[in-house]
Amino acid sequence: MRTKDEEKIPRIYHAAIKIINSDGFEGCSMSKIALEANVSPATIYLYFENKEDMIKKLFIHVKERMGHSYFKDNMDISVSKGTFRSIWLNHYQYIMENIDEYVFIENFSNSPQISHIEKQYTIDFCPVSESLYDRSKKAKLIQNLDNDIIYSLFFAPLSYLVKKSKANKTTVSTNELMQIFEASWRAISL
Amino acid sequence: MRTKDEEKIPRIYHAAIKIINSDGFEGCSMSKIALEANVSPATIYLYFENKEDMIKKLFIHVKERMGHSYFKDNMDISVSKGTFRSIWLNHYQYIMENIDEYVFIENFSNSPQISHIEKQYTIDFCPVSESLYDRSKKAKLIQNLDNDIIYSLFFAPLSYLVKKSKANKTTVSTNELMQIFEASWRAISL
Amino acid sequence: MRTKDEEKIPRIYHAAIKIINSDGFEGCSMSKIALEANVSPATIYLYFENKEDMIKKLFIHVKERMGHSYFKDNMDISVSKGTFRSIWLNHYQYIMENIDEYVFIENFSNSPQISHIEKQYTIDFCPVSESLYDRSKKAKLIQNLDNDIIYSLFFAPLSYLVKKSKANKTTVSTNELMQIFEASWRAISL
Amino acid sequence: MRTKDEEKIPRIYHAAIKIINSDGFEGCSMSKIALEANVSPATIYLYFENKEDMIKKLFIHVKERMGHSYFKDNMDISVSKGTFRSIWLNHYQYIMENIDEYVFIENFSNSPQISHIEKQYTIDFCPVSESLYDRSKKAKLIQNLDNDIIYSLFFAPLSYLVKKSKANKTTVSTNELMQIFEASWRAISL
DNA sequence: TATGAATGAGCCTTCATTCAT
DNA sequence: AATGAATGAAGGCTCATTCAT
Repeated sequence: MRTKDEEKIPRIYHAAIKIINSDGFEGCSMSKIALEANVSPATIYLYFENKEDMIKKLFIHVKERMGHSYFKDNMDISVSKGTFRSIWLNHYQYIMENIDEYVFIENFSNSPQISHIEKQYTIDFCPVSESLYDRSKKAKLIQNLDNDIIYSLFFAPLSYLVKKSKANKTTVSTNELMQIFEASWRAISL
Repeated sequence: MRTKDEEKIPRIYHAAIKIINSDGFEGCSMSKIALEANVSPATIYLYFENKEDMIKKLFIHVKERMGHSYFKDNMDISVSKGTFRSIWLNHYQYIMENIDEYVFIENFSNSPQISHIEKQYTIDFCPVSESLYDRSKKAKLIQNLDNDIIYSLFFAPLSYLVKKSKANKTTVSTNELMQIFEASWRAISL
Repeated sequence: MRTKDEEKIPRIYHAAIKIINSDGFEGCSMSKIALEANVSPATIYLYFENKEDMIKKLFIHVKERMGHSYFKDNMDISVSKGTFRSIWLNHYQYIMENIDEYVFIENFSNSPQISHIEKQYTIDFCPVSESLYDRSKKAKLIQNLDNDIIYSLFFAPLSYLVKKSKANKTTVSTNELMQIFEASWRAISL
Repeated sequence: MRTKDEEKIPRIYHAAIKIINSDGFEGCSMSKIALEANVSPATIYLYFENKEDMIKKLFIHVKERMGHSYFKDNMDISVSKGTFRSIWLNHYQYIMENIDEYVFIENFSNSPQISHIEKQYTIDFCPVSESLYDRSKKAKLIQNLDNDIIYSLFFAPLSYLVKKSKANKTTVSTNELMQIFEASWRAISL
């Protein structure tokens, strides 16, 4: 018998994101995805229970990828402004390179369907970050604020600006990027 | 007696928002909207070209409402931290009270359909703010940054946190709110 | 606005029976019915909730027609062999002329889907017959047997033979018909 | 060790009947049958050309089983009322014990797919019966009627009543059973 | 031989939109 | 202007069947 081709799942994921971001969530049909992924519509149902299941798993998958994006292997995560700058820039790079995934996550996070996905998959949760925030607060490097607040102050402006520049097809200069970082850092640092 | 025509458009808008936020964008069909608005599906087509046109006009309509939310009538818009605090809190109040509209706008802003809507309707444009930012920069009250950057640093964290708290059905305490404001202010102030 | 065309329902019923009897229950799809009835598939859903609902209502409709077939208007229903012969021949005529309906009813009656249709619609119930049977038993015209048994002895052979002759494309001669009637009558008469 | 091949066909037949009678003809898919029979869907196609072929062969198979049911080994088939009573009761027993098979046969006999199956497989053909009928007519034990008519008068009421009682989940008492037999016998006897 | 993977065709149903009053 | 009836196209999904091992 034919062996199951697990490589199909990434292909399906990739196709789904591509369709969602070009045609919108509305225009994203199973047949379009199948066509783009070069499989039969029926094949998708070998790997996923139904459309909702597929989207949910795609969401979780992409979420995990994003979670890893803040930190690179062997990265120094000492309690210092430099570390914060690194993760901030890593995140910037991730958004730039994966804007489709990123927009998908953001929109999907706000949709009613997401409500019953487990807590640990909500948009920004990341164990390494959490620990870094906690240690930095203890070391008086950053303000003693709730982690969610820290996260929002530090990353939300960046996220907003990248999306906007992508939408307008403009670019963020290195100079501006550093201005934004410094301002974000001012918001959370002590 | 026939109901007056112009009255129908708000009814349709209101119905659309209601359906979108209860059933999601997916579940929002013209007939559902018609039912909710108490008109015939065919009637909607007297006022709008098609569904896309209707959604687009709804978007613009809601956008304008939001644009006005930053400022209240007869409000003092002197160049001062207090003014910034007021518009920040006004915006907070608007999001809280109109979370459905707000989420609709945010999601829709990232959708491909909206891309060709004119600049003046993008999410954050607001003539009064623009002028306030410019005057504040000149007065050395805030950093000399691009207005978009100012806007993102000042409002994006707030927006993020309110959406998150709504999604998790938690609330933001007054204390936290002031912490967020102070941090956001640190980011942009000189 | 366009007025609802109730004449569409008979057309749909007729088409459904035709398809079922030519292509079998399996081959009976909503689109085929729509095509045959000269309406859009969507139109069927204006008159019926879904396929099951349509089939169920068709069943009940046809059942009622058949129930009326035993008796003709102004028919003499005195307690006599002649009356029994008349209803027996009426039923024969009905089956001959409506073999499709009849086969549909029989097959559907044996299907698991039918189980939850109300008792009064089961295959042979007919108030006029019931009363005739009771009076005839009291008058010692026929055997004192349960009405179901009377019904089966009197009609089941006829039904079987007509179906068989239709299937084999043969015909039942008048002579044979009277033989069958006399034999059926022997079974139930006293 | 591979299971022996011929063993698979009965397993498939058995599974098919089981599925048909629990889920209806509609719900009977090849994969369900395969699952129930503990084989792969593809395996069924080693033994049958396609679904229709399989159903047709199943029909013939079950038909033959039923044909044998009228007579038991070493049974006396003298020309007598007793013999008729025995085969009548054998048939009753068969229907009771194999109601699923029986209903399947009856419904399928009326289906368009079956029409071109050879004469010898139609519902009631049975060489032993045929000869019994012929001899009994010659001996003036029963009426000189066509064998099909004899068959219908003698068995159709029984069949009808058993199916009905099964559908209604009621039972036929021994007393009623004998009443039905006597009446059926009256219909055909001289 | 036997299998699980894979598929295109087709099913039921809904939707945005138009028709006819 | 306003409507409910009507519809073709498309959506999600399943199925009988074939493929490749």
